Amino acid sequence: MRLMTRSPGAELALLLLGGFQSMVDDVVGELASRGHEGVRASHEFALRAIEEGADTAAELGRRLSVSKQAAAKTIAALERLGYVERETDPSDARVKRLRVTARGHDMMTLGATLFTEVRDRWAAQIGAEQLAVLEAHLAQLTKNRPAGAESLAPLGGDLGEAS
Amino acid sequence: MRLMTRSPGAELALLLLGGFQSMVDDVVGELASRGHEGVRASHEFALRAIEEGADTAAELGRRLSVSKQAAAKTIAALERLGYVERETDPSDARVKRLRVTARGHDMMTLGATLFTEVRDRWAAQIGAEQLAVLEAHLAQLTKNRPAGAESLAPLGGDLGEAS
DNA sequence: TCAGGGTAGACAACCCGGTTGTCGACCTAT
DNA sequence: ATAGGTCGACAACCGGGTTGTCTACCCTGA
Repeated sequence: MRLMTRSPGAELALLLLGGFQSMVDDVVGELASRGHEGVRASHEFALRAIEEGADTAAELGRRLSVSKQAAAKTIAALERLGYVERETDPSDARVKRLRVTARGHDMMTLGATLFTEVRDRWAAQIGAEQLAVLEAHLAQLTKNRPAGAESLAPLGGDLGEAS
Repeated sequence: MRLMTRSPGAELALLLLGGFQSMVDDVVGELASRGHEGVRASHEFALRAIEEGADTAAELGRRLSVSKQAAAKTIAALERLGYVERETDPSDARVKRLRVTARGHDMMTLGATLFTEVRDRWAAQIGAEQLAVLEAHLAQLTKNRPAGAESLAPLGGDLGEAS
């Protein structure tokens, strides 16, 4: 008679979180073992946002809905890891324009592939249609929430490093 | 033609994270507006673990698979918020036994209710059977992963506070 | 009996990713 | 020319985690 304090709702939340972490841990671990040590899931997403046009710190902050200072820290990390370069804009001396490096593109495409591989494994496990249904439901359930689905992922990271 | 860098796998990860955050933000916000300001999702889960028998810092750390120091910090927060009390064990002077207070029980049951209300809304949205299927699939997809599904949730918190 | 080894908890320093606030530099519009 | 808004840098802080060190305490076995 100890359990059962567990609410089905909390279970569900844990399930969702677990699913996310599972994917991220897998991808980050694989990334690390393929020449991209030190990369976090958030780097993945931030880099993609940059590539898609958020090429200044302030803009990146807006896209990810975090402060520009937070974005600047992320950019510093990306720069340190060699994924982006910064150069001052000739036409506006305030902004430092961001450019994704070749290595950055490598990481992005590899990351995308790895994420999709995990998804494919899941599809194999429960069936492609079932996975599609699951995604559709999730999309429906989260579509009407305040903030965009762009919020960064402050999770995952250290796992999978056990060499 | 700018998108499409987006991999379906990454989309899925974001969907899962979004679902989790959506639930947590909702619950934490509601909790705050009902006399439990300052509580984080992790407090919820930690408190439940304590109630279910993890009544010392070290044990709580083990249950949540974090260091005992991390557990001690969480406990300090719970104590400050009035959700647990600590007293030295009469039969073992090393341990500080944890006890969930009345207010703690309040918060736990309210939290469980709120989580389940969110889940009920979801059930209403996509159908109870569909939700059950979704949960079953998620459980299946995450069941064979290394660490237990007990890892704390370092997320959510500040939302819903806009008064 | 008492010496070791293991465990509980306290404390400190640190990391990481976020926050707010301040600042100087820079554009731009009036 | 100046006022207001934006950009990026810097500093301080917070929350939640880490490692490492330390003392107090229990327990067991020689």
